[in-house]
Amino acid sequence: MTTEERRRPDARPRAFEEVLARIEERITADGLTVGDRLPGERQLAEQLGVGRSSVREALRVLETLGVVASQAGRGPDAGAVLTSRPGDALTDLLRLHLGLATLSMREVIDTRLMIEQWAASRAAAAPTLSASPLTASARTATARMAEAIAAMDAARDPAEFVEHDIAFHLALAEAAGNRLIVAIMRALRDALRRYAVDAVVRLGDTGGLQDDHRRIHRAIEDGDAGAATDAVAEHLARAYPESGRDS
Amino acid sequence: MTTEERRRPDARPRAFEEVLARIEERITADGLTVGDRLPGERQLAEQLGVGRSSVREALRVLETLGVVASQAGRGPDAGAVLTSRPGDALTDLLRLHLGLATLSMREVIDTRLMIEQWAASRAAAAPTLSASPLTASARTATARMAEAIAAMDAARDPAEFVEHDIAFHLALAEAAGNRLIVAIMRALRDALRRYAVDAVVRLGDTGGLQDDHRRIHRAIEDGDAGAATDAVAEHLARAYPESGRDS
DNA sequence: AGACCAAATATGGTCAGACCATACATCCTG
DNA sequence: CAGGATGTATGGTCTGACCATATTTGGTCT
Repeated sequence: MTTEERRRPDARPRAFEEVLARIEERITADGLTVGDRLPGERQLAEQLGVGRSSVREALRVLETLGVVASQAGRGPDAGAVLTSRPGDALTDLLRLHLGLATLSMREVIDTRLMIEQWAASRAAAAPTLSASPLTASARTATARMAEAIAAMDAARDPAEFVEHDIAFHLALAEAAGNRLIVAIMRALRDALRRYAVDAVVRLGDTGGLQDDHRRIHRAIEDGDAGAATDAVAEHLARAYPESGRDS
Repeated sequence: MTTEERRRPDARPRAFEEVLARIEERITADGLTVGDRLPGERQLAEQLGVGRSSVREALRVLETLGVVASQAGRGPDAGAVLTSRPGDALTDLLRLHLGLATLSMREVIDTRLMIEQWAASRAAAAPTLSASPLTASARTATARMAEAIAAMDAARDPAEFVEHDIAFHLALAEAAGNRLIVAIMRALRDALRRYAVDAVVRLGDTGGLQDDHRRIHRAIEDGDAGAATDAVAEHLARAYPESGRDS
């Protein structure tokens, strides 16, 4: 009973929720997309018959979810513009829930292992020459992986190394051609940034990690999904030795 | 250049962002956790030297991220209480970005395939007898899988079948013992609900799906990770034939 | 003493209006 | 025609008021 629903499932919806629903309705109905503008706050308030503060709360929610960005002033770029930043929302989500101890670092790391292996396999298997709309970005993604490896070689301290390491693994996710995975990956790496620096410091030598990175990159360029998966598995076992499949 | 940063990276932070930072600070510093209460809106506004509307916008953000829930009235359960509903936030995130065409159904389905396979393997490999804090819930999770199978047998229409199918696969994710995965899984299935109903209607016969469900359940109870992974792969290939590894 | 009902109160929800900050639009001037 | 001064639309913020809700408090009747 103490773990009862704390929400009001039948309660009258709040004004800002109504606004939210109406805006979402308008997005799908009118086929609005990234770059399109929403009416001004005052205008929306009048149209929907609510106060401006309710409109603002709804817009704040949409901003939190990475769907709109607001800009003051005047002109075509001012006002609430539809955007697409799902990664920012996920990053905030993870950071707050980690702070609340709702999620453990272990769970985040395990999730990263899952995504990373999948992405490597998928990137290797991706048809590099097909007419897929993601092909172009997939090709530059592998190039970015190589650049990140070079930057890691030149890194002078663990923090810098990790920065480029994140870029490498993000490019790997992008190479798999799934934006949802990329967004999740970005959030995970942001949450794990400090943790990763500690891991690099603990390891001391980054040579093994770099060997892994090169193996992963080569396997993907060769289109060898099996080799890519194996390389990633070994890489992550090296970076997070305690987080293996059998605890 | 048109894809320039639309944010103001150096701009003076808005009042509600300051409030957000302070609340987050307090959560981590004071070690607040789920169930603890935040000060009232008026009190917070006075403490932080901002207007109540700014406090409210910050609380709206936290509510969106599934970190607080507000309740009017008086007494111990009133006010802004720390909660943990990361799944709701993810569900909203997916729904809105699917509506914006930022994410495609294909990307969501592929992500589901990844999670499902991982969860099945993990659930089977989970040490059912260890002292892990997740063991208890893992055991009830497999029981809930069996219940969901029975409920699907009794379902009279595709929508009802899918409802219990979602419960089955959610229990599967829970059996893997990772709350982040569960939250993601819940959001994915919510987003795919309509799509899944269509798939069931298209299939006509749910016998094959149920055979798969039983195989998955048995493999997990037997602790056979390989069999669990294979069963899930075949199950998903049956449900989403067009979303295989090689497009 | 107990039960029950009414008033007080604390809390979120909402609105209206005012004012500030920002940044483009417009117009006036040289 | 160039350039600055002014206008204006937009988000950002505060204040104060009032409403809705739910508990707490206290009084009253039995």
